[in-house]
Amino acid sequence: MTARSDLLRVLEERQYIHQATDRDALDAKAAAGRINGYIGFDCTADSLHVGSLVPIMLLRRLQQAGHKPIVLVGGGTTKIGDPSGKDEARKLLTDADIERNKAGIRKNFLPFLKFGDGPTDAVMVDNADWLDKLQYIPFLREFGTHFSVNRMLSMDSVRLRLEREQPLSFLEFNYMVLQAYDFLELARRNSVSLQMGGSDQWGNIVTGVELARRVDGREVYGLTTPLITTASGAKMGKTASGAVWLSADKLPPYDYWQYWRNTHDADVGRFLRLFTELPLDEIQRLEKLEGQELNDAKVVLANEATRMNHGADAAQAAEQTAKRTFEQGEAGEGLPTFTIERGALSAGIPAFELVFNSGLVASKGEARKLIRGGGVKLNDQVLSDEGRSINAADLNGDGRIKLSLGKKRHALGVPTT
RNA sequence: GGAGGGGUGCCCGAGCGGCUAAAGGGGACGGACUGUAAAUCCGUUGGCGCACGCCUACGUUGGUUCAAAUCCAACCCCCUCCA
Repeated sequence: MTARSDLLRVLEERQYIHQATDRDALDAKAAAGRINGYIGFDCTADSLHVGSLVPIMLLRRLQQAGHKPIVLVGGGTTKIGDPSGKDEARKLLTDADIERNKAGIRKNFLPFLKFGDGPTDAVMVDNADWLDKLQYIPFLREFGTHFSVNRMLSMDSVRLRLEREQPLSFLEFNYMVLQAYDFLELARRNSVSLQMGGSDQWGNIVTGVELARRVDGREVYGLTTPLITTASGAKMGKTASGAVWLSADKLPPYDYWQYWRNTHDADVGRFLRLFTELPLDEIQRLEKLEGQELNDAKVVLANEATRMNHGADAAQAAEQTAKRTFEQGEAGEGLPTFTIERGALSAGIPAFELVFNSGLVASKGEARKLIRGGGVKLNDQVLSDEGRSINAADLNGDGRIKLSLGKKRHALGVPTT
């Protein structure tokens, strides 16, 4: 059935939806007027990464469709730890950690949502505001009867853990209960009628939908997104050098751009739909490109994704840097730099040590091994001798030294003045 | 509380007195091939100015021994069954 609401139409066209609790009723409600929808984010790090981008985009599209997005930061639930999709309990964070993380995460949303006091402006709430105040016995008496342990044991987040004979503490077992309660609380406080999240949140969301119905007789809805994996099966957002953070402090825009530029062929179309706002016919054109030309589509994807998060200037700069580095073999301005001591340079620095100092590798041994394996270039010439002395004569025309590790990772050595 | 099983490198997993910085696989990284893909093949995968040397490492702490991831003791943690 075709969607009547703009919201469902866009989400379905762009393949954001995995499951929904009552799709037609939700569609009707969204068509009839403004709805308030929320997604919860746990404060487990001081920035979100690309793995959270689908939920973020979901809130953005919600807002664009004329509804009100509510960002729930889990200052309270983070103290419990969500067992969904994990084999082990997360290390418990201190309150100070959580506060710091919360502050970082707030900033991640600013480029994607318009915050304010207007009817469709985004707002941010923290579940610590109500969870911290809960009293055990009153809470149990009021809500405990609405949760069936039999049911909870059958939820994937719990069942999978048990089936794999992995430990599950009572603390974690309660996560679902609290998240369900969040939904009820937000329905009461903020007139929220929709909770969204990743597919691993389905059990938690449904539990909340049921709680709201049982306790308040409210009809609220849940919607999940498919788990986005890359064509090679990996979860999104992790690379060798770590997570693909949204925060520019933790990952330079150039690296963010590169992450998108390196999208697998098979993922280009899907990612363009999910992570850019290009019109669908344009996306269809781009994803049909083949061979070398598909790289152009990847550049578009990288530009759009970077622009949305870091701004147009950053996106353009990253593209320029990449163009110089890869297409013209030059040293683009946006590459990471490291300093070389002028004095040490005139004395001569062993090659492996320079590579280590560049920050491209974690140890001198690794630098040696890479040089032996032919994986390091100095000013675009393969370095063959790990012990070769590098001195001022190796500075290029710009008075710098360009080191390359493999084809993709480069750094510029700048002598101290 | 009782009985049994288990804790090994990024992950899985073998080893069960010296030949073990620890098989094998996965992942990751580098090379070849290419399109800054994919697939495939090759190499690397604890640190140290590094080919034979030293240091650190097999849950923790002690012990036995010329020698321990491997044996012993205590402790911590996990799993299963029983109470």
